[in-house]
Amino acid sequence: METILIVEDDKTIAESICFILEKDSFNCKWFDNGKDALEFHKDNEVDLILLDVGLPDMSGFDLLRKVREKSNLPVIIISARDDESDQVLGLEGLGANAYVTKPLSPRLVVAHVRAQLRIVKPEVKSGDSKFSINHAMQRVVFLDQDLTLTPAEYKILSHLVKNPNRVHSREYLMSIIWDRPHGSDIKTINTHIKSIRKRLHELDETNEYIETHRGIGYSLIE
Amino acid sequence: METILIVEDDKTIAESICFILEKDSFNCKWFDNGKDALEFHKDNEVDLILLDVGLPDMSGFDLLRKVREKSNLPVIIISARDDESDQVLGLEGLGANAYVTKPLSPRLVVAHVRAQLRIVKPEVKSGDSKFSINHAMQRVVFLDQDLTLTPAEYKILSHLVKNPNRVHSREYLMSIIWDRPHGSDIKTINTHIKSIRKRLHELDETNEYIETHRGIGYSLIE
DNA sequence: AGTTTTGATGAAGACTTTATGAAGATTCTT
DNA sequence: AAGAATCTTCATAAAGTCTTCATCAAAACT
Repeated sequence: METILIVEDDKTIAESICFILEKDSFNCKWFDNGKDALEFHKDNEVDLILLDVGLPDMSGFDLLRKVREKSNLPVIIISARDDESDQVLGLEGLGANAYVTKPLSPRLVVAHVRAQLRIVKPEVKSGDSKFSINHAMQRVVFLDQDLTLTPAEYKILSHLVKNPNRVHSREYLMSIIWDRPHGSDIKTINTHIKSIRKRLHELDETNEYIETHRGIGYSLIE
Repeated sequence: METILIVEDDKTIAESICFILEKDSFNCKWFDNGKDALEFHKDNEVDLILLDVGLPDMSGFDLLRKVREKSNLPVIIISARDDESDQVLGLEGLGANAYVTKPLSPRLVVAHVRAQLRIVKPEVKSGDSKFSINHAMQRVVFLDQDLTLTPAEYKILSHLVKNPNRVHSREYLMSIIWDRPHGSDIKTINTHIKSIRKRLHELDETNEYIETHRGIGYSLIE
């Protein structure tokens, strides 16, 4: 599931965007200032940022600048003013990918988000993967066999299968397990990975499908 | 030079966009209908399409559909109407990448064009670099092979790859490795460079990619 | 040439992160 | 409420990484 970071000081707007994005099966995270959002972005996997440039303390622009220093993560600007120079500054100077003006149309926002994610993450057709997901049955299929997984294991593994060949931080994998914030030890994920690996090994001893990325997290190799 | 295809029935608008894009050193081609534009697109290399959805014969939508059948060429929609359903249809249904509404601000159009080209053609710098970065896997790719790097090595090398042909001081490279101040010996960096060089040598013995700048630091030669 | 400075190298050990197995806590089921 | 399954924590082992150090080689300076 894609994680969208929303940086918006108006709670009502943020909530309405969250609501519609989550209905569209995106994972949302809301911050009312750039600093906290940046903090979150540093430690978590984020797929797209929706950024209101009209934050009281200008921290939105700082956020965009910082993000652009190391990645080309798609950033959609939310702008209250129709002033052209603002738009051009955001887009051109700082490398935003698109922008929408207030009043926002939720559907249009979702459309923009989809459009951007389609560009950056072109569909990876997993033709020959040894994994597939039986979503209706809440099962992961490995080598044509259903895996017996606990709920947490299913959540983790199905996410890895949906997003293979890419590192997922422990923090992010934790956030997948819980709906709400939960003060658990981050190392819990190690134990879940351990049991997933054990189950995979029962069906295929030869390979190591889940790779450890020291200091970061794990990835599934196709 | 990038070639931009403009599909717009209003000659004045088309010319003003052309004018400003060409001033920005883009190569422009204007057609007043989708059919001719498609014809041109088939036989020529086009980098981006600026498309007015308000063409009299609806051929713009056809064009977008045809283009999307085989490529994810960035397409920016120009829309006269502020009608949301149109926008969403264009963006969502047919996979447009962005859209702008009339009356057009030429500078905004250019900004959008630049933003799109930056996304779809990310850092194809000179195309012949032997290095690239697989950010999703936190890996540096060298000669089409993934390098196995430790966290510190990844941080250093990826930074060098992102900023090649330029000297980086040891102090700076150190600051990249640590989040917090750390009272380590500056010579630690020598050892990290040593192991990076070793890994590069395993794949290519002939060349020296990392150059030492006595008294200062290191640089990566492309 | 000889001296001094700076970098390269290999290896040792300190340190950090992850794996593992088992026990305790929690949740779910019956 | 008891029992089973699951999740989390903990202690320890194992693996991997970073830093330091001693020594050698190269470059710069006198």
